[in-house]
Amino acid sequence: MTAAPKWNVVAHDGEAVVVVGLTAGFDEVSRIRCTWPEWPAVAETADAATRWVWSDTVRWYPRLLDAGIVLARCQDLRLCHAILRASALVADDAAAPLRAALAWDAPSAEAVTTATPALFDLDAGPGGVPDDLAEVLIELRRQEAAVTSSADPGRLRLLLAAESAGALLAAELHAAGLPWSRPVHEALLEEVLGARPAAGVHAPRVRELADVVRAALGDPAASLDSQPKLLRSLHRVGVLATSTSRWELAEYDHPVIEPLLQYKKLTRLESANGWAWLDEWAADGRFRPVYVPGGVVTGRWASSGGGALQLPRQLRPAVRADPGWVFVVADVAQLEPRVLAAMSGDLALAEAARGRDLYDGILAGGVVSSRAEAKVAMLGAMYGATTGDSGRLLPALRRAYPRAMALVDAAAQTGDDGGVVSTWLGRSSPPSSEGWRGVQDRAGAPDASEADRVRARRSARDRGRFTRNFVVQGTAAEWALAWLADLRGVLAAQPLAPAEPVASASGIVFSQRAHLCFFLHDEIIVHTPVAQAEQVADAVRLAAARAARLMFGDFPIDFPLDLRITADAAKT
DNA sequence: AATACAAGCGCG
DNA sequence: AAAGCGCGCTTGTATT
Repeated sequence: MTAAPKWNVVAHDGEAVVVVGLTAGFDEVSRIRCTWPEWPAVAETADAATRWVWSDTVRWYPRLLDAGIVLARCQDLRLCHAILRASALVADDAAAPLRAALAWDAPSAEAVTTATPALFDLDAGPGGVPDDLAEVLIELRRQEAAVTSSADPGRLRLLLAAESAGALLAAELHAAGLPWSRPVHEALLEEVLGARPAAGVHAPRVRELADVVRAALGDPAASLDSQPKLLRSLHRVGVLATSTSRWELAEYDHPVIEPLLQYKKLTRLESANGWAWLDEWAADGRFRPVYVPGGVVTGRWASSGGGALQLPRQLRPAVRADPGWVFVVADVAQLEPRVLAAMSGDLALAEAARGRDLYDGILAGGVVSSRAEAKVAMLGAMYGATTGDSGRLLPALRRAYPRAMALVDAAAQTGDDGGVVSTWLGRSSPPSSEGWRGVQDRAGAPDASEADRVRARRSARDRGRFTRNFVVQGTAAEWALAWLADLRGVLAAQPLAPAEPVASASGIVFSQRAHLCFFLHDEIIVHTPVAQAEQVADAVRLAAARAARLMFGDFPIDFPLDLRITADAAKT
C-alpha cells in the first residue's frame, strides 16, 4: 500500500477536474479525473491528512462547503505566491521565477466576480489566477523552491500554512454567517430613529433633529448633508469651524452644535446600518460578510460587503445565538505590544505584560503616571507619533524598554531609507514605489529646491511610519492566524451532534457542532451548543497558548484573553 | 451619465 | 480629544 501523498493537487484539465496525489519529491502516486459535480465526493474520500493544493480557495472550497465538507488543510497558491514573491527571506534566484509569473498576481476569483460582473456574465471565464493542472504544478514547484531557498524554511512554512488555513476559515465564516437577530436590530433602530420610513426618506428622529438644527441656524432651507453648504451656514451664525468633523464642532459653544452632532450620529446609523443594510445583509438571520484573507499589505484580513470590519458597538446586541446555543467571545488584550515584546526579546516589556493588563504593568514599573499615559505612549511608539502627549512620553518608554523600542525605531529607519522590512514569519513590506524614489532623488539633486527637500523628508517619514507599524501589525496578524488555525482544527475534530430538527441558517455542517462565526483582527466569536461552551472556551485559551509557543518558542510572553460565554455578543 | 476623489466616521 | 498605523462604506462634489 502506498503512503498517503503529501499533497493533493486539484486543478482543471480541459473540462475535467483532476486530483493528483504527489509525494514530497513530486512523484505522482495517484490521479483521479472527475466532473465538477463529482468534485465534492472525490474530496471527501481523500486522505484527511493530505494538504490540498489549489489555485484559489475561493474557486474550489465553497462548492465543498455547500456539500457539507470541511477540509483540514490546504495551500492556497494565490495567497502563498503573494507572500513568497515579496519575502526578503526568499533567495533572489528563487524569487525571480515567482516575480516573473505575473499571472499569479491576479486578484482572486471572488474579487473578479464582484468587481467586474460584466466580464463574468460572458463566457470569458471567471478570471483570476491560472487554474489548469500544468500551471498549478509549476507554481507549486516554484513555491517549494522558494521555501527551501530560505535560511529559515520553517518560518515560511508556518506562514504559508497559517495564511492558507485562514483562506479556508474565511470561506467557512462566510458560509456559517454571524447569527443576527432581525427583531433586535429592528427594535434598536426604532428606539433610536423612530418608525421605519419610506424608501428615500429620513427616519422621524432624524427629521425632527434636522428641524432643530435648521432653527438654530436660522435657515429653514439649510442643507445639512453637504459639507460646504453646512460650513457656510455655520459661519453665518458665528461658528467659525474649518471643517464639519465631529471633533472640531465639539469645540464650539453654540446651540446648533449638540443637535447637529446628534443628527450626524443618527444619519450615520441610518445610512450605514439601517433598515436597508438589514434587508441586504442579514435578511436570513445571518450576517455574511466576504472576508478577504491577505487583503491588507500587513497580512491582516480585509472585508468587502456589509462592512464587517466596522460593525458599530451599538449594533452588537443584534448578534444573538440560536436557541440552545451560545457564543464564546474572546479577544486578546494588547495583542500588538505583546507581539512586539516577543519579537524584540524585550524581557522588561514581557514582564510588564505577564499575567496582567500590559498598560497596568507599564504603570507599575513607574514608567508613566497613569494607565492612559501608558496606552497612548505605547500606541505612539508603534504608530510613529512625534508630537503631543504620545511624543512626549516616548523617551521614558525608550529607557524602560530599549529592545522593543529599538526594533520599531529600526523598522522606521529602514522604511525611511527606502528599504524593506519583514514580519516575524517573513512577510515583507512592499518595496518603495518608483514615485517615492523619484521624490527622494529629486531632493538629492544639486539644483533641488527647498520644497523638493521638504516633500522628500515628509514622504520618507510617512514611509517610515508605515514600516514601523508593518512589523508589529503584520506579526500580530500572524499570531492571530496561528490562534485561529489551531482552534479551527480542534473544533473540526469534535464529533458531530445530531442534526438540528430545524434547518439552520448556517447549513448542515455548521449546525452540528461548535464553529467559528466571526473574526476581527484580535477578536473571535465561536457559536456553540450550550453543553460544549466550557470545553470550547478551554480550546480557545489553549489555542492562544499554543500560538504563542509556535511563534515565539520559550520566550516568556503570554497572551491573556478577555473571554465570555454569552447568548448575546454585546460588549460588557 | 458615469467615474474619481475627499470628507467624514465606523472598526482594530 | 487627536495624534501616529491599517482598513470599508456612504455621501456629495468635481471631473470627464
